[in-house]
Amino acid sequence: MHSTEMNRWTGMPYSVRYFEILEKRKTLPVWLQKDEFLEALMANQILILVGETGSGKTTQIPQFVLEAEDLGNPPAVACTQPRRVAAMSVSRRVAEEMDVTIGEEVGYTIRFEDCSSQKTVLKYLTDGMLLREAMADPLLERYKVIILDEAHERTLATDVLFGLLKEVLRKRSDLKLVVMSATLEAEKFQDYFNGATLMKVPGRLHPVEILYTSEPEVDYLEAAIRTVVQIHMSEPPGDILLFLTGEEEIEDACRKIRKEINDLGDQFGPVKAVPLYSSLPPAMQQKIFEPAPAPLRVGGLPGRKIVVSTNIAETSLTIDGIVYVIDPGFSKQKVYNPQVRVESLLVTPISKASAHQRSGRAGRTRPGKCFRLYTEKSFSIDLEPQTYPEIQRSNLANTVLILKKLGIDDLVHFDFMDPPAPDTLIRALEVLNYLGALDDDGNLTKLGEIMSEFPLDPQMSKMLIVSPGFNCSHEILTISAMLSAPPCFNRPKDAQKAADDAKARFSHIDGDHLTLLNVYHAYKQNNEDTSWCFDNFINPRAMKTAVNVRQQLVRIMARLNLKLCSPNFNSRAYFINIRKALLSGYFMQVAHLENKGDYMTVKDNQSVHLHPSNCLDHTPEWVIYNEYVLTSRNFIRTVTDVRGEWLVDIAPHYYDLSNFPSGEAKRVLERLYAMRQREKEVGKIRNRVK
DNA sequence: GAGCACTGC
Repeated sequence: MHSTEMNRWTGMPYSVRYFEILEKRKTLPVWLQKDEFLEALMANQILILVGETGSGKTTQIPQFVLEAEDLGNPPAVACTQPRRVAAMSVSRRVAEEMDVTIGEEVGYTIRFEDCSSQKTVLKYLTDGMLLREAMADPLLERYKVIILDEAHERTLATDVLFGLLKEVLRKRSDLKLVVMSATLEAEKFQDYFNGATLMKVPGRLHPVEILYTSEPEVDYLEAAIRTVVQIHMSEPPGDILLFLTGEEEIEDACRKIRKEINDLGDQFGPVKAVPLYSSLPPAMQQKIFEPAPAPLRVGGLPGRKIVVSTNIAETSLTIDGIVYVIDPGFSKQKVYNPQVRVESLLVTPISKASAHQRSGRAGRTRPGKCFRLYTEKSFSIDLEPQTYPEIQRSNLANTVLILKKLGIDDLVHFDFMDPPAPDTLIRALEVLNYLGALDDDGNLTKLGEIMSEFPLDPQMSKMLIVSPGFNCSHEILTISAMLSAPPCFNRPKDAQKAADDAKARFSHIDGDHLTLLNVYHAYKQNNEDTSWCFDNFINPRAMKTAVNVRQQLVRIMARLNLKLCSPNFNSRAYFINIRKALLSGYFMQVAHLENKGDYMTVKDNQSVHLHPSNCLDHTPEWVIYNEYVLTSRNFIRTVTDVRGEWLVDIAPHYYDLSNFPSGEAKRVLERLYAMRQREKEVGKIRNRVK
């Protein structure tokens, strides 16, 4: 028996700090419903809990679950988060609240860090990580209660977990599921989970007044800047958050805001316009937390901070002190076109749910205002209620591989909350079949099973797995890591020439993949030195990521007994082997140089251009490409020279001419096949003569 | 001769 003053988890007396935090915890809205929650948890296998920001659900509900008595011993509770930082910071907070050491009773697991142990009874982890765990342990037997938090965000991993857990719950009556979400789709969740019990928790936000424009705006950027200036001139003190769509637009807007407010003269307070987007260096991102500037003179008007941000401020980052939100109603969103197998980013109107989330950012510290730069009518008629879930906007090759590995054979009848387009599923199955991950009946092959172990796209896993056969797994590991990291070349607007010159020093004439290999080697040779990075216009964050990813991939290769090897650097075949290995994974991403001088993607027959960032000094007849980007033109980016003969040698099943659209590429391939045929015949005759 | 919303394994 523990006394009430003893910590149940450590057997130690509680610290003073514990009681201090406890008093604060008790003021959170969710505490009023603690008993109600525990009763509902006892009585149901599935529980939906909806609550707005500030209810305290993410930190408190998992602790309430630990108090439930029928959890078994030791109780094992998992709580998912869509983002790593959230998993980390929330678990740290909860460990403090429970008066235990992080990594012991309370821990977290994210891609590059497992901070948990045998003792861990409550673990926060990313949704993608729980999905990985499910691949090794399909019934998730180590857990008694699983909490899916931020379910309304509908990440790919959360959507897959929905369907998976629904099946697991049928097989495991001892497992419980709590789905936590913002309010808007509560009934939809309830229906999906067979009418599960729904509990609502109030949030704790200050009221936000919503203002619409009376007429539609023609130019949202101009309107946004005008609104910033108006707020600054006529509204009481308080910081401004403006949502725009991307880096360039944001930097441009910051310059214009600074200029316009400067032009107003000094009868208004000073402003600090700060950009915010994910590729911004962390030191620059920190600026959003700096206070607004001080008045220009004693007794003068107070200054104002104006944060101009992408959607990152909608979910991932919260900034206190924001009183005014300006929402032009757009964001960049990923869309997938299964016909040409291309994911691209498009500036798209946001959803009502997203508009609601944005306006909420104005009411975190005190009552605020949200200026929507569209009409009220447009809000109610034009905006979709919800953003389409990611599963309906993505290439699903990797997801289908995971589902197959999880033992889900019949994808068409898998219980998706929102099923992906049939075309997308068919495309994914086709790609996996061409790669040899699925047989012709759609069953996972041994190769497919190995591929599923890698946290990579199937094309990349395939090239890694076959790379020992080309004696170059070290090099393919490096290239895979570099392709998985953010772009490594910096090209600041004020130093473009210098940046291009620096990049040219890494160039390999056979292509960008080999250039990436050169950069990585140079980075290692210079001891991963950050100042070397700056001197060479290399992004040090990208390089650190690449090193991390590479280490993880090396561990997986070793675990799977895949050989780590390098060809002799001085051999003529060194780069040829690497290029052949690349092609073994990416034979579906090849373009052919046409007589007109432009490129045509093989089989899909899309007219494309080499992206100007490429490092080739010639236009090869055949190239493999890593990315297809739709911007001002159709570009293929990160390209490497390959030989036509390799196509027919390495991927004859894909370059099957009986099933090939006619055109220049087909005529060239016909000649290559004929050549190979003649070689075979000559070989036979020689053998006979012998 | 150009531009990368945001995550995640």
